[in-house]
Amino acid sequence: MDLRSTLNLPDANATIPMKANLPILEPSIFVGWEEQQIYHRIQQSRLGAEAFVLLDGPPYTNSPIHIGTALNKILKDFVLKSRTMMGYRTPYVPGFDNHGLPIEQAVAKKFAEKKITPTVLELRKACRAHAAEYCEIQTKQFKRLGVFGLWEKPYQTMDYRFEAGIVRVFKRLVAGGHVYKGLRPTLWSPTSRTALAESEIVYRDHVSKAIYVRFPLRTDPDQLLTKFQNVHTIIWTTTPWTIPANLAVAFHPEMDYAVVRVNGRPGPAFAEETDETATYVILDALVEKVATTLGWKNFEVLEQFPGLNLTGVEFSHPIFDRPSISVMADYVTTEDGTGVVHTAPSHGRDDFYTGQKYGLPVPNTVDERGVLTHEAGEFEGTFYKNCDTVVVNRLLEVDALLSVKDFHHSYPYAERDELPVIFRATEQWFVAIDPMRHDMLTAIEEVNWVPPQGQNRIDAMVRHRPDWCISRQRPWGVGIPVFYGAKSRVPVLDETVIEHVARIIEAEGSDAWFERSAADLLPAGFIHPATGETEFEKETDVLDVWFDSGAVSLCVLEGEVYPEWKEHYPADLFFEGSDQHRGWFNSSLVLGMGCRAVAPYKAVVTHGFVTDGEGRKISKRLGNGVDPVVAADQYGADVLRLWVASVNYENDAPVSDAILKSVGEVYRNVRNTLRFLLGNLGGIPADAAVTLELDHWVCEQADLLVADVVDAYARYDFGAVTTAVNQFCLNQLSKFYLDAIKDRMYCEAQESAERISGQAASAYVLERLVTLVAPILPFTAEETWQKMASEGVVPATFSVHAELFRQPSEERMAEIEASPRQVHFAALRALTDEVAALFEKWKVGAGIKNGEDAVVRLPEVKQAGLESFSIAELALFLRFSWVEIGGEEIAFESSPYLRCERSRLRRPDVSVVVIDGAEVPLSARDRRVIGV
RNA sequence: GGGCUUGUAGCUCAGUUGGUUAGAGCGCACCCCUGAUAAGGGUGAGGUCACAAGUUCGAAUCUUGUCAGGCCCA
Repeated sequence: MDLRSTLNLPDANATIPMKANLPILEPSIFVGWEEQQIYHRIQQSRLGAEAFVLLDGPPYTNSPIHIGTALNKILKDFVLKSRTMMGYRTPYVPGFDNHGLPIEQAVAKKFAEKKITPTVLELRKACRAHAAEYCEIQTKQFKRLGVFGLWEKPYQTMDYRFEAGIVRVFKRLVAGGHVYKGLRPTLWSPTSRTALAESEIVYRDHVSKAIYVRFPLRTDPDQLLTKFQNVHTIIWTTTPWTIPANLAVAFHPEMDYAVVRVNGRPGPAFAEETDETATYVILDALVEKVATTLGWKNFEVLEQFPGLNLTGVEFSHPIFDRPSISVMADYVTTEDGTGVVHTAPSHGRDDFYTGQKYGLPVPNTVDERGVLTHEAGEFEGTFYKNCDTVVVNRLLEVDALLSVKDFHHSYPYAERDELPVIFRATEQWFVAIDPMRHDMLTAIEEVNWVPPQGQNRIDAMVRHRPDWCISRQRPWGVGIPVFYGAKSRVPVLDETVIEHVARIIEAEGSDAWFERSAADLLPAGFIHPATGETEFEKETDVLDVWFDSGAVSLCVLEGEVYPEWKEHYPADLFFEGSDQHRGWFNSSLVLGMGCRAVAPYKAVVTHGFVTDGEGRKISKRLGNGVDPVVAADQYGADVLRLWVASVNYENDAPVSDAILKSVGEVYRNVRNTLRFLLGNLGGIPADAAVTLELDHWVCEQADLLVADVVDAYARYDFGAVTTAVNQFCLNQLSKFYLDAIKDRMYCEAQESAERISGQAASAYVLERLVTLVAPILPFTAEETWQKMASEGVVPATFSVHAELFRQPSEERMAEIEASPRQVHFAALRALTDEVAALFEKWKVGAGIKNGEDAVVRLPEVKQAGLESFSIAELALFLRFSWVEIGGEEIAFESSPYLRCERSRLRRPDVSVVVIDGAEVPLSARDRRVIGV
């Protein structure tokens, strides 16, 4: 007789295959999702439910996605899928950031390769095409990773209506009085007369005139220096042409400065010695060096004090009769010069911000050709480079020049024409931060920052950020909708005018700003409200791309751009990399506060960066990155997602081939557990009920797991989710429960109460497990769910992702809390571990390899708490054929009983029966089941 | 150089307010099973908790410094 055929072995056809073959499986599941418009159906299934709004931070569309983008998107997808299964409606409008320099440069490069010089409009069209191409590619890639969303109507910052939305956000800022025009230094090419971006600059060896210039003391409120004779400070600079723009001298607040008395010095012509006695304030650490450079022979340090003491002191500009105030700056170094830094807010980034801090003006001393203007006084009309002699000679005349030398250093050149550039003050549009700063800081406190350190970070950023310069002198962006009187150059900042422009852009895109004339963009017959002019010119600057993305919360959630995007404002959650404290969190906050006086988010979760297996940053140069789509096609998107779930995203997330391989092992453990559970459910009756203690226990365990895991999802702790699920599959199921029920699942009669109880419990557990893993393993969960449905384990539904987590009620949790099973089985698990370890030692000497060939004897004390289990049950739990109670300690012996041919167990009730003429040892249960 | 941050077994991570012998999964070694089988099970080896000093009866945990990463600035 073929005993094997009388068993109820797992049915490989009734469950998912062991080998997932995810790279093939996932695309086929994806096709099903696409066909039934999964995102929409899920949203429909939650109509009327409370909304959970995650606002997508847009990836930049100049390349395919990289592993960091994938990490971010997958984390967001975990949030959305898990919130859906908690019962929320979870609208998700994915977005793309389209404007900006990197795209422009990529496109410019293509033109350059073809030796074409595009017009602004040609360039813009090419940029748009380039961005569109990568929107499409990235969309495909995100979908491949299993991310659900409104992919057919994402927001794109270059979408005509979105561009109009950006313009309208600008309008609201204007209305609120937040926008002003000011000056700011930019890298400027005098030869091509344009502003340049940092990335258009190369550094070349360059010879400059380095000069030491002294500034006489002017006012000294604390009488710190007045007791000395002929007091000056000395600055060093390599740009003589910026001297006319000098407004301050910077000291380091913490470093020590020396008051040096110098007797005699080389005279103005550096030839003869003079007998002048002068006192100089310079950095203490540089006194020797300066003395050597300036040829001091007789000098003495009289006093030292930290730079901070010089607060409030003013020196005099060496040429003009005006003060050069002392300012404190921490970028002062001990490397070159005197430790006192010449500060011209028009001609350096540091200088500018320091100037802002001290309320200094930004004189426009150099025009677009590089020629000094009337604001440079007597130097008006001088080409900046000629200042090397003109200004230097004048300094000599006024006896302020202490030294002049050629100086070799690296200096910024324009990449385009390989000619030097200068920092020059140019007119720019700004959003004023100061009036909002206090409210922004208050709003930050109201937001839930996860992890909490994020709050420190954004607080510091907002506290110290200067006004936001929103002008960019670039072609690829949304034009700033401002007109100037053609003659007066007085700007028109008018809401009606901006709205008029917005309507045009809505229909024609922001190209219209570049295509149409000013007259064609203004309302008919428009008259300058301030000057009465009727001729106008357009602003040529575009908005900073951070303005585009900062406007996203308003453009998307308010539903003015597309009504189907409308959701409550502020969003419930922003979830981005920690670099966005400076970026998107900041720009969104400014625009949110500026337009609605409210932060655009209730909570902000941040994640770290992806590193390689050694924790090093990923760089193109090292080639240590992992391509997310390649990884998905090799290991499976579910494995990549499981990697995301298993790292602690609050820190940096290491990834490598080896790491993904080990994640693959965890995946297989979960998958096989699902597979085995489902494989045992063949023929499960619709009214299957749990009746046995062990089965009740495992259901309780499953409920505890659900409560735990849902809580972890709610805290965005996906690592805890993964650990809990993995441990449960391994420790509770594979190592114990599934092993313990095998005997009855295989050997009992198909319709026996014991077997059906096991099936009922397995189904209960499976249903919970598959829903819990669905957010992280969407493909595998869907595959399993649909198989469950086709096997009649669950009712057929369109997707597991529309299901709810099977959360236990409070009553159920209380019942489990009080359940004696929890105590009994905890005792049992401790006992199985103890017995297994002892058996391992015993079997070596006994020549027995398998617990099935042995009997274990347990002292009565060891049975404490386990009295409710029969001997046969105990034996199965302990993985032995038989158990005896008695003796002083745990002991083993070779089993004296016959081995049942069917159940493979050696038990006292095994006896030999004759079947078809053959002698077969069978246990009482097995004889009963097969009816012999 | 500054702000924020990280460093616990080969790898990924836990480690509650300082309190027994620092845990888990993966990997590794040995063994079992061959009725979850390109699966499953058992046992075990692996850690000066980056390093150094300090506070404390007691430190992975608190303080300071050093080293090495990461993000953002300069």
